[in-house]
Amino acid sequence: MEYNEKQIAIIDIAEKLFAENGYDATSVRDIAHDAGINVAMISYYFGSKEKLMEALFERKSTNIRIKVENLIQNENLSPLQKINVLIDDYIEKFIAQQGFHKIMMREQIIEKDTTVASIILELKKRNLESIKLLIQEGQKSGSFIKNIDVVLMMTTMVGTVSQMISSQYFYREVNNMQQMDEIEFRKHMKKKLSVHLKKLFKALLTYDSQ
Amino acid sequence: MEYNEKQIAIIDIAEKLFAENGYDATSVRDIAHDAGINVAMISYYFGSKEKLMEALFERKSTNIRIKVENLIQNENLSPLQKINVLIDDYIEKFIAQQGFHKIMMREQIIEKDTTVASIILELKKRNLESIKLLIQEGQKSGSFIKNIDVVLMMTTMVGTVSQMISSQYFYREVNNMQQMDEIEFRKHMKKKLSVHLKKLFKALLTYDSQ
DNA sequence: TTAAACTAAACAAACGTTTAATTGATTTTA
DNA sequence: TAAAATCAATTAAACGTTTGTTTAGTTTAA
Repeated sequence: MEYNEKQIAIIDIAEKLFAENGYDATSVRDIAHDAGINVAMISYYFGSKEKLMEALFERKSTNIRIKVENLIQNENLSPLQKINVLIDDYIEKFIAQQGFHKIMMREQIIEKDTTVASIILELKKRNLESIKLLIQEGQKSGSFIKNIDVVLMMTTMVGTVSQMISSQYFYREVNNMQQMDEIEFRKHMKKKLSVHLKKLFKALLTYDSQ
Repeated sequence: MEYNEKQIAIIDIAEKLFAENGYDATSVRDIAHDAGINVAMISYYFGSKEKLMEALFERKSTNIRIKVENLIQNENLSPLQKINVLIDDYIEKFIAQQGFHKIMMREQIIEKDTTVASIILELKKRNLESIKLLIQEGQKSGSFIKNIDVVLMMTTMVGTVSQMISSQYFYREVNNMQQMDEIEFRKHMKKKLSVHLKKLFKALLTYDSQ
């Protein structure tokens, strides 16, 4: 589906409000007000509030796909180095698009068979397959151990970053970082998560640690 | 606050519905219907929907506190063994009370200063302090390395288990476990998470892995 | 002139909450 | 001991808002 500038603006406002307050706690009037348009325009452009949500997912979910095609072809990096690039790529995308990820986190918890739920499921399957390719490559070359639960490994990566984002305030407080500006704090989080996850993944993938 | 049987029944029904559909998507009429009572009884007993939520948190949040007092005194276990007991204890509590944890996960994402938010914050601080005690003990005895980011370690534990719970359906599907009954599946998750997290924590805490 | 963009207003339904009346059991009074 | 009083528990109905959506009309630009 193609959207014009006005529609994209509405989607972006909706993303912001859904992320902050949740889908159900955000009214179409809230969205219309913040977008500076008439309430009727949302039905006019998208059909319904739910279809606006679906449009939001159609548009934004492609931005957060993990891409490994270039990585696999790259012959200058070791398997572990490739995994490390993937980790950084994932952290970068998650933090840059935390709003959309917050919406996704909430939708994941609900057990309903919605269009949005199936989009999330497809995204997860796709990401899993991408990572499996990298892992298998490392296993063939003998760099990685044979017994790797990729799903569980993904769960830790996604879970750790998700949890870090949704408990940012707590993290700032216990580390006395309340005054730090947003940009610097994001840098800090990225670095911390990067080192942390790389250490964990190395323990899960390689022979080095027993 | 003390609650009678009827009130407890209402809280339990509310917990179930909030977990399944979210707070905003659950109406007081839904709760009243499932509890087999009149809508007015919710205002009568709790004052409002929001205060029912607060009552729910007051009652259930104490059940999921991590307790380390007995562990610290125990002289038969090594520091790492104590951490492993703590991991299993956390997994057990999370899976047994997934409904309440789902509600907590959703509330954590919202950035509002509510009563519920402060209860969650207190719970996290308390759990963090408990774990810090165990870690420090291991560091003093020389079993654990000096440089440990306890918050980040907690983030991985909480995040991994949360993510596992909220993507149960996905996990079942990619592992061809759709037919497995709930009890067996929970056992499976517990075991998998237990082995996985213990491996990760060992890598973060001990000298064994480089 | 025509079609898309946009508006104010109205729509019915659902929302959380309150009201006022009724029930049912326990306690007090005669 | 029987009648009266008391009080919490419960109900159906109504309250005023807010909800997502639609309508019917107006503006704008090609």
